[in-house]
Amino acid sequence: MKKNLYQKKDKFYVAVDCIIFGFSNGKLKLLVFNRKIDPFKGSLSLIGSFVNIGESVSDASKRILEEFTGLKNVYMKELKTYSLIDRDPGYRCISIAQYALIRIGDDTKKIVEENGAKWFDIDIIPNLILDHNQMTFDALKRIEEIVRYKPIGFELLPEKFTIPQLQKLYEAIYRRTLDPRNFRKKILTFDVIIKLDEKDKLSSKKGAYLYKFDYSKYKKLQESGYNFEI
Amino acid sequence: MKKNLYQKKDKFYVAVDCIIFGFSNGKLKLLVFNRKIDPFKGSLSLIGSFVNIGESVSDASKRILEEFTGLKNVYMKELKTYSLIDRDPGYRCISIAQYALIRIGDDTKKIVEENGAKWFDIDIIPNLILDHNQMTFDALKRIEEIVRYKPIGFELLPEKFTIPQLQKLYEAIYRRTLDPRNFRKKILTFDVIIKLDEKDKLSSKKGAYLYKFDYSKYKKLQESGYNFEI
DNA sequence: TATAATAAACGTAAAATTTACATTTATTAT
DNA sequence: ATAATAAATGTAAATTTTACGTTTATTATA
Repeated sequence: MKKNLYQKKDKFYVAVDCIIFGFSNGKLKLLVFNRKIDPFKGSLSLIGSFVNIGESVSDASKRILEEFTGLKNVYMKELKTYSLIDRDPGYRCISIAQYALIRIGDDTKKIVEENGAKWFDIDIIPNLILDHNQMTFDALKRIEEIVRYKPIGFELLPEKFTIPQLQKLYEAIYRRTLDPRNFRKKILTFDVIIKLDEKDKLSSKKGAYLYKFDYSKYKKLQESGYNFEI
Repeated sequence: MKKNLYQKKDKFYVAVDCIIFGFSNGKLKLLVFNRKIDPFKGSLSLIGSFVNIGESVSDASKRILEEFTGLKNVYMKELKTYSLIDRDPGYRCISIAQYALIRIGDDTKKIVEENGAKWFDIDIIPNLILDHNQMTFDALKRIEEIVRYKPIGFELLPEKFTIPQLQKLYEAIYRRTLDPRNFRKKILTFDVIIKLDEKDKLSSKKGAYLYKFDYSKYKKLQESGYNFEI
């Protein structure tokens, strides 16, 4: 009988789970994995791993994010701890959930596919194992909150992006449309994006100017308590 | 030799530490404890405890908060996890820090004293054990952030409070003075405080009207995404 | 009992920001 | 040359924020 194969309830296991968001085709996406190992083999889940006794939680998060996506230096923050005693039927395991924002690009696509992962539109997230749907819900709420006073949206866009692209991202997060004239004005008053001499012509004949994010200016404003609310 | 008395580094211990803030005499205060047991007996620290295998992190937080202050139903939120491998010389212990906002009153004073605790002005926090100073610093930063869009300040005031009192609290958190006329206007536009028919005459001859917080109105606004920024 | 002292309460005009809305522009495809 | 497309720009009205002075209720005192 397999029932008690994973009943390790005598001590704490510490895990991390990563709620990974991306943005493409004007939609906010969640990266979901098809588990290749037991328990829950074949089910859908976030990526996660036990934290090793010799590493910190944030090191563990970085480790597994790189393992599954090949990405380093990703925007990743702690969401919260999930610790209900029966949250995992196999282990007495607390999970410290982390949310990450990544730029979907050609490089990530390959690695993501290799790992049996798939991007899901955040409006149609499938059933995930354990409390992973709850984690996703909480992470989305957190992002909605934070995007109000930090321009984290940039983390989801390619290095070079257009203002209409940025607007679509904000619209996806806020779940409402924004006026393009007012959005442009507001973003430009923040004075943290730099206009480039190139245009992106994928979505219009006229083409839209590309911009890049000015991290140093952003940091200064951030430290002085600037708001960035759209 | 006592050296290895607490060297339990073979498995994870999970702890909670509570960063407890209060407000009195126009100053934001931190509750600091004098440890009565080893390790670190006699040193100053936040209150903390190991999480029992049979309880969740939030249950553990509530348990120790009540143990040390006698208070239930306190505003308490998870701050973040502290998990560096050498953060505690005795155990391989991760701590999930919680910050709490309490109303300093006659009831708390007694219990606080019994437990060898003391309120410290946040500008003159003494050396605490382990990473507790870091936790305090991080908690203060978090509160500064959150108070910008949630009226958590009310959690620190008595049930009945005056507008000038509320203003002093905001001034303590923001670390700057506010215009009393504009502050009053702004707070009243939120429409979440109810004017009572009583006055508080402790700080002026004229006396200031007492108000109470309207939780139900607040909740509704909160859910609709209202901002509450001062 | 009049007066001084004290902090609370109130109002308003100017400045800044936000909102709502329409037209022109650059480019490609026909 | 013309049509089609999305990007880019401007402005006036409404709202919010800011910066200020004066009046009010009460107590202590002269």
